[in-house]
Amino acid sequence: MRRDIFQAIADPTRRAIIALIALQAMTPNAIADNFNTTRQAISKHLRILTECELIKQEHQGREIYYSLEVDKMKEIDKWLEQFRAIWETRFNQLDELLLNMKTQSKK
Amino acid sequence: MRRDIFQAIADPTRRAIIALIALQAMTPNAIADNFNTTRQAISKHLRILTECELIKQEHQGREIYYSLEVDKMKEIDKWLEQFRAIWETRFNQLDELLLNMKTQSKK
DNA sequence: TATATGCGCAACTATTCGGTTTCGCAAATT
DNA sequence: AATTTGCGAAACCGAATAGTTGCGCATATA
Repeated sequence: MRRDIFQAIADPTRRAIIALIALQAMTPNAIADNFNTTRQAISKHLRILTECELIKQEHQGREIYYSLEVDKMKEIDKWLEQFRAIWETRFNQLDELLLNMKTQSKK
Repeated sequence: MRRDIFQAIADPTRRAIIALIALQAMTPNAIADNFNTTRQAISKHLRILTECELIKQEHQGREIYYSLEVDKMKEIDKWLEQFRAIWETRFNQLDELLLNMKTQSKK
């Protein structure tokens, strides 16, 4: 069973859940109120998010509050890091500029 | 058919392809050499990545060079933006500190 | 103690996904 | 002109996914 953050955030419902509980911890029922599916479906998403540690539980009586595990979100940021260097270089557009000059001189 | 960047980067092979062609444009065969699958499987991944515009083609004779569409990668970064504010706040750990003080005073 | 509520889990289903094999086409090479 | 090479598209298959319904177990409430 594949279970990593990238697969977890692939589902739009799960991204919405993440955005929801990022602001405040919420119970499954409260979360499910925001969607057109059953509580059980949301429960399944919460399980997946919990398994890859993107969110964490906090039991309070019979209620369970889910909240965002911010540190895990940083891992996505860490993956992007390697490309950030590229798009910052391209922003200078030095290589593209040189390429264009080369191409145009041939015409 | 669901086709968005998040679903595209969910697959580890596709993330590897992205990392590969980020450095230089490559043909499908050259890309496939780096994996234990068939060229056709890679071709399918390339189609998905192309469809959501994460990569672009450049025809050169009978060869097709694939390269990264850097701007599209920024969209992932843009999504993370909303959470960056949170983890920068949490870095101060002000709220957590206050919560701990409150909890411990009850004991 | 009986009932209602909040929740996760298991079983089932339709759909999607990643992979393979087979094919056809166009560009190179002979 | 015949053959090889690079490629995408289609058909097919097993596994995973997102959803449903039904269940059982705690914790509250009457």
